[in-house]
Amino acid sequence: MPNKKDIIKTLKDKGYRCTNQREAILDVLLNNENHFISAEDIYIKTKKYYPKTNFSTVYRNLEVLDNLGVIHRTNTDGKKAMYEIICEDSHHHHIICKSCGKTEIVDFCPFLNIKEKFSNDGFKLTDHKFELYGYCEKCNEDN
Amino acid sequence: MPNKKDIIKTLKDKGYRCTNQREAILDVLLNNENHFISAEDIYIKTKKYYPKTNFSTVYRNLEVLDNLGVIHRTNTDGKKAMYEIICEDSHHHHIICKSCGKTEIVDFCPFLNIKEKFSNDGFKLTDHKFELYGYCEKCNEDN
DNA sequence: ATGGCTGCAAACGTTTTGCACTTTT
DNA sequence: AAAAGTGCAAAACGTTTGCAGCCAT
Repeated sequence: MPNKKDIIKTLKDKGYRCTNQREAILDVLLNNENHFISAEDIYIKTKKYYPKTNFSTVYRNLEVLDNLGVIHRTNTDGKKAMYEIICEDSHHHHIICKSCGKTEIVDFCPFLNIKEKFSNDGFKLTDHKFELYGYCEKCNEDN
Repeated sequence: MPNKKDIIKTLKDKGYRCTNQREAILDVLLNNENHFISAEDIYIKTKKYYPKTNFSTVYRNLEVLDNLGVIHRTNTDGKKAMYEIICEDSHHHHIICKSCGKTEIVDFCPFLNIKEKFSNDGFKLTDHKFELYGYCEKCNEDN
């Protein structure tokens, strides 16, 4: 569980301010821990905390948070990006249902196995993406 | 190396036709084996084989090929999708340079380690994505 | 009071679509 | 001849941007 105060401190240390909109967006992300959420859903939920938040503001803040390493951005389906707050003490991956979009956590991380292997390959590794796709029990039954 | 004739047979078996455009797109993908290529680059290259090919046709065909499991589609950067022809006899993943986009093949596949583990978790696994990101030797030097 | 942040609306790049026509089977 | 596939242009979609005004520091 990432600490909200720590994140806000990180922001301030970097010269960023703590606006109502930014805090609301952060709250949405924190409440959605361990699950991907789209920019649009973040926008909708953020408006419940701070109704006059604008969609552009959401995108601008997601970029800031991504650059600071507070959130993780990915493209699971190829269309819209998905976001998730980063929990240093529980690095994980996802299994995603191709039918309903339901996700579950996968604790296994292949990066640990391969990290050293590539350290001397010219490439300097920084990130990795590991996602499993399939059909969840429910969607599997429906077909 | 996927066999062009086999792919065309698969297409025909499913009721798809073999048009000049479709064959040209397939040729581009086959010539680009083991590398991701964007829809736009496929379009540009396809026009060299069959000049009157339209961009919509490229997209429509990429969707057909993706649905048939002939190609693999991914979003490395979150903007445009990237495509690659699937080689059953050389399944692999990629390491991608975040600066210049250069890619290299990674033989290691984490899916093999995890496959059984999830077969009885309700989820029926079908696909997986494993991508490594970092900076290649050249881009690393430049910074 | 300064500089970061926001709302708005317009623009952007990628991808998809409707429709009339063409091509493969 | 029938059905799939295409070209074209327009629309859709997610996302980004310029700018004037606002707000946290």
